[in-house]
Amino acid sequence: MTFGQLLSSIMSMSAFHSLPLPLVQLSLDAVLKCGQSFRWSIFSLAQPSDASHEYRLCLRDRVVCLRQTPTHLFYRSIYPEPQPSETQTRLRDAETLIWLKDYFQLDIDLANLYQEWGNRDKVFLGLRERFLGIRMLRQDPWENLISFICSSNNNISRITKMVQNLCTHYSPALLHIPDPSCPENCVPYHPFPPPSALAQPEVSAKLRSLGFGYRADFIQKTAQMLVETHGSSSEEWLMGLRKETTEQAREELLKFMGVGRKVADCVLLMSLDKKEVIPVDTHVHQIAIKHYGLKGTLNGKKVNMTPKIYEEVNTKLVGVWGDYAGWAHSVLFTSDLKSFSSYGLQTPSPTPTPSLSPAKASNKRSRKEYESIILPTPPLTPQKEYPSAVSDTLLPDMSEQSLADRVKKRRRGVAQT
DNA sequence: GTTGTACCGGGG
DNA sequence: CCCGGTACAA
Repeated sequence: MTFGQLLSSIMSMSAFHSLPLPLVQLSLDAVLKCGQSFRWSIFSLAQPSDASHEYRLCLRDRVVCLRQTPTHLFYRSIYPEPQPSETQTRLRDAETLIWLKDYFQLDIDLANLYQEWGNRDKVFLGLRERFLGIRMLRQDPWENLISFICSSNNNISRITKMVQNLCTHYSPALLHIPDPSCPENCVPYHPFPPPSALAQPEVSAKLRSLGFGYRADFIQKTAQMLVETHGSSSEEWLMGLRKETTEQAREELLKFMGVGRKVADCVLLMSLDKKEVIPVDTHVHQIAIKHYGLKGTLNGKKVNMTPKIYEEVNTKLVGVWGDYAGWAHSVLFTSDLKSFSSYGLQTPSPTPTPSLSPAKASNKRSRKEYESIILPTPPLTPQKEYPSAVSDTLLPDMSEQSLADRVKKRRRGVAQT
């Protein structure tokens, strides 16, 4: 590369802070693309640097940019005009760090969990070295809820497009930033829209025209329901479900239109701290059948997912993995994704006895995703240490509100007793 | 409480 | 014809 390219590479990295973090603790490439969050944009870095990609997410008042090397996580924030003062910037960068540690739940030692799951489960044991660093994100409940209402009967790539459409059409751009792999064009960054923006009745028709299908009505109705019952503190109210028990929180989520057991469980696991919850979709069901001895057929016919089967799968897998079962499920789920299929959960059933083959066919010389070019002169040497306190709330911090009156909107569960 | 079916749109 | 489901009516 030319000196100019090297220089620009260095300059572009100069705004990054760093955090020591081994890949066994976090793999951005896996975690940000495995269908937990649908809003991170990814850029290939044209200039060779020791990170191959940059990920970006618009978060309220800033855009967070991430890069990763085998030993460090690099992060920086970009703020809209007017640029904050130097001291103000320092303060807000500190907020970003707190957010990062919260979002990636870095106080949880993933290596420990992998060890535990490997001890409990031979299937996991054969998989873990090829799928390092897959952890549960701690997402915003509102965004998570709407994203997973979109997920019904759907695939990751379309869900991603739909979520992006929600942002571009219902939330003004916070700022524009050049594409790192093509600095000529600027990319707009939109925060996720608030409930009030999606609650208007006309939203549903527009979403239909944007290709949301029947999910258009679910989204508008859910937003409306939320705003009608909790007004401007809707997001805080959802956040408050973190303090409820799994059963209480699930009961609340199931009231929303378009939210069934599976979607509710996704939200419980991914944004409401219910680490033991396993959302059972058809994928997970198949995994349970292939690898954990659940019955896949009845009288020669494929069994359909019913509440009963759902519970069976759930009970079985929680029994196998323990109290972080939801986290473990995410590793298995990711390994089974088509996009990771070249080295994922094989189904080599030629196993004589199910569940008794000590992962041996797993030497498929897996090329690492995060395999990267090593730059002769590292653009940036990891710097200073960082504060260790991890806040349990998000950026501007949302105060807890009680709101004893839970207006029972009624729906499921009304007709009986 | 269970079971069956329509549903919007994209992809194989 | 399949799909990372849910609402609604038997």
